Amino acid sequence: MSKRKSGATIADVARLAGVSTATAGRVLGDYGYSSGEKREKVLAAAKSLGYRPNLLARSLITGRTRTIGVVAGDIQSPFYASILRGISDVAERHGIGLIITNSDENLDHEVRSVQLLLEKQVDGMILSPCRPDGGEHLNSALALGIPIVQIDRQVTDLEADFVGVDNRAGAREAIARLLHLGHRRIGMIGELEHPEWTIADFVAQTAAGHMASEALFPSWQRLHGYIEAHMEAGLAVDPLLVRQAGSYSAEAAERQIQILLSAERPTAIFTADGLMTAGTMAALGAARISIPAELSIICFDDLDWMGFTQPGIDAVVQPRGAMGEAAAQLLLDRIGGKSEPARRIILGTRIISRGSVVALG
Amino acid sequence: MSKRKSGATIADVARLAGVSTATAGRVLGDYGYSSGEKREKVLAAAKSLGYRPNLLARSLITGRTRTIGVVAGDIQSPFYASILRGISDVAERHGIGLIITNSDENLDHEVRSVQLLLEKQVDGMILSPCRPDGGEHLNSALALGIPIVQIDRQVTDLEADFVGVDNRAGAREAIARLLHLGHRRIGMIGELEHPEWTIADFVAQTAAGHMASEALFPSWQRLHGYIEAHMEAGLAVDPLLVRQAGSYSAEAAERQIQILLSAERPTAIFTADGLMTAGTMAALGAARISIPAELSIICFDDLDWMGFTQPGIDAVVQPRGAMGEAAAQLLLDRIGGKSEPARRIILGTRIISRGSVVALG
DNA sequence: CTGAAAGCGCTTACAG
DNA sequence: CTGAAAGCGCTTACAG
Repeated sequence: MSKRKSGATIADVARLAGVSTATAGRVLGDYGYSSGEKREKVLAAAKSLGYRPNLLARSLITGRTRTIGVVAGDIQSPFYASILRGISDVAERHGIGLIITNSDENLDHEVRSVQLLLEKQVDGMILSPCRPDGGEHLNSALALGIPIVQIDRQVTDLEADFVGVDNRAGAREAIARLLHLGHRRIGMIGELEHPEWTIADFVAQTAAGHMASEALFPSWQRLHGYIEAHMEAGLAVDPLLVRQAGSYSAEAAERQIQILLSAERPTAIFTADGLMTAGTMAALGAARISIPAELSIICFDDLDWMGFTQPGIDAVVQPRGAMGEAAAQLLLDRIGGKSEPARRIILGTRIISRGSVVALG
Repeated sequence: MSKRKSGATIADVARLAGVSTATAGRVLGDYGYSSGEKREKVLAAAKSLGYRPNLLARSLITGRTRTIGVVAGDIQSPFYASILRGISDVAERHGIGLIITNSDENLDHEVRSVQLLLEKQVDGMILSPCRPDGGEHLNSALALGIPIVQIDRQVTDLEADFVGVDNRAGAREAIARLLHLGHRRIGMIGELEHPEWTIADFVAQTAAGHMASEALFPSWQRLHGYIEAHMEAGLAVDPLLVRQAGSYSAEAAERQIQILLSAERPTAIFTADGLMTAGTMAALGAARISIPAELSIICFDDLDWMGFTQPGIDAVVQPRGAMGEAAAQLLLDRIGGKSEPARRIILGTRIISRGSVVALG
């Protein structure tokens, strides 16, 4: 374990410049007063010694690290990668460092990540919580005065800012299009995991007007949009057409789509996120089902390859980069001292048509 | 600027436990000796106060932060996202934090990123240098005792570890396949930017056996493989078939492919990286060129959607996650004190066939 | 095994 | 405007 060669310190610079460490610090740290003369000397000394500040020492005193932490589900997925890029752009612009971790959608991992970020003394955190309940670790971070911004998903009753998209409206619009084109059997595949209810429960309760969807996780809000579109068209929802992958897994989605294709086949499919889309495309390819002749498809979340396939794939576009930027901006505001009540920023979606959806018959 | 509520410190714990801060530190930091009795007391006190160590303070003393920095080209690209995931997995396993920045393939950004990482006192860095020359910032980091591992690309003559893939062999194999199937006009698109030579120069020099490619950037090594395959087949290379995008830009690639298609058309195309592939697919789609009937295609770097398209797209697979893991492991070894000469780890590639390459009719 | 003291590299009141 | 001194929260020799 070779200990690092320590570079020049403020004391070294002060000695060479013939001033006190306080003065050297004021010049180098750009705080407090300093006369032009001493200033020059200090700067020259610093340059000749190749002085580089040790931000750790500064942070220990100021109590702020100018570092924020991010807990993503999986940095490798295009969804989180784009969000991270948005966060990173804002952070970089402000000279803020970024520590990134993955939760892999596992609460234990998430708790450990938050713990690590706290010990590293981040000034704030952005995370996509993996469960709507069990936010004690987040509450205790907030109690410590560390602001949190939630992205895409939110913990029920957590007093923390949130940035997401209008999942319900996006899905409703996508399904309304399909219905308008004559589709009546529209399959849907989503994560759709919940400790308290099944898909059939949810469909029944929603149709009866008993579900409030503001705090639901995205796949449920998208299902809500799916149901709403049917209701607006005066059509009943067949719960068997709505498939639950149970996790963010393309393989699980593929299996569910195979089930969907084996029975009385739908004429269109709506996928609730990128991984569901991947699993669906794999299943359709394997079954040699031709799009859109045999099946129309529209997907939530636009992925780069959707413009390459023949035909292109229709998608509900989420502004992923903007989500990350908004979350970072919200967090910087909090770190800067803003103390208003938790804010919720809901960004809009838009649909892009590329030819994977056609009128029935 | 609300200063964070400071949590319990070692002094608080020591006071409550009725021991010295030294003893409390030894128990909580798990270093030095401590009797069972005091140990219990300290642990109990820490628990009741909700003590969380301040890693900044520890790092200031030990000189190590247990944090590594990464300078990626663009965390949003699947290439870097996968590499980052590999790095992250290893780091997490060792309880090491990860600070991530983007260079956007811009030397100024890269220099600034390295500067930030150094000030944040990372124990080491992994980066994909954006230029083969101009590595002063990297040399000065090394001089400070901060180990660096280069990934995918390397600076000429920098005494730092490197992890990459066998670009030359991968490309040679891909091109050899095409040649074997009767293709004679094989287009290639790559970044292929170099301050000192043009593509025609490179082709001529390489054919004459005058190029050493160990230190070249990937697109040139891939071109080297392209040339080699032709040489092995006793065929001349037409430099006009090799197109230079000039930057990692899908749009630039798209324009070059349009040029390639407008003249005497090649029967196959080899793309040198994911962005080149994206641009190429866009150009082919717009020109309504059917794969593989009118044109065969094989791409360096396997992307998730290549299995979804009809037909699937043949690719040279790089073990991106493994590259990241290897780089992280190399770096951890260096941080742990290994001082042997710089190592070069070159991982193999393999080709996956999906139907986008056919024999020339 | 334990404690008193010094110190990591900075910033921050406080006098002057 | 400048300097001497204290201190951020830890760890590290050094006595005992």
